[in-house]
Amino acid sequence: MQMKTEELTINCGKPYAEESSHTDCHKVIMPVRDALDVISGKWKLPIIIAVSRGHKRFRDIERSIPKITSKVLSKELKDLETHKLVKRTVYDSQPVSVEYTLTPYAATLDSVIGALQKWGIQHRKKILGK
Amino acid sequence: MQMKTEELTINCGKPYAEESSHTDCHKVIMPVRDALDVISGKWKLPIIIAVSRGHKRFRDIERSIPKITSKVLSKELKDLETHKLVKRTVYDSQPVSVEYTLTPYAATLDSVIGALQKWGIQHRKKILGK
DNA sequence: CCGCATCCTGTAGGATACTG
DNA sequence: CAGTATCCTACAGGATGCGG
Repeated sequence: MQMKTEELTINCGKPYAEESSHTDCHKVIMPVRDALDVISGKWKLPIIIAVSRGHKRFRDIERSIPKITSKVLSKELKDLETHKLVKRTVYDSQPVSVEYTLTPYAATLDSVIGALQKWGIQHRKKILGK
Repeated sequence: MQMKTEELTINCGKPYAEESSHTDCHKVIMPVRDALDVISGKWKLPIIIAVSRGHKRFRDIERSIPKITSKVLSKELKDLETHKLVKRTVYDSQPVSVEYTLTPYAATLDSVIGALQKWGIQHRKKILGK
């Protein structure tokens, strides 16, 4: 995310003329959008999974994800790094090599991904008819 | 989602030469992308929340969500309807009125939204520094 | 009131080529 | 090997106006 300050809210007035603050809508929408910004997009999950499975080198990750381009991989890895999900380590060997690994913090995503996965599985059944 | 059949996988070979199937990557990525397709996008959550709070009529929903346009609202409501999250009821009054309500099924999203919200809250603290 | 038809823009992501 | 630099396309979403 770029920590958007953009206005995006709804008028939360309940139909029964109860007073209810605008802010509790934000309290749902804003964090959810923050989270979605981090993990949505075409390549975030594939990259996270690839790295979690032990692909550390740039070329290694690139080859393990069909059809990704180096430009996109580069950009996404930077994004994941700024969100502290991926750690980039440069080794001063000849030639210089770089390793990407998941941070321990990345594990906190497990429950989120798990929830999405679980819902996605049952939803596909629901929509396509079981 | 449009139940994409598009190929998007990764080479799941582990670094230790263990045999591991391609398919278990799909088993994570595909459902997660299905779920994300349903709830991501700029307006899905605001609409779901607006409807859940009792805004039933088209104009009512539209007015409750600042800056949304009728075209976008119309399209998003259709999407939510095809995913069985929203029910559209037409009343043969004069003039014809239409009501949108959440389906009971929509409640199954609560755990997903809850997980995203929870993670989003702590992540914002983590990134911006608490 | 409840939308749809047009037209337009901004941005994620793709193709291709090139550097240290 | 580990990326950048350009250029380009596709599609989500916005602006405006009209129709039943």
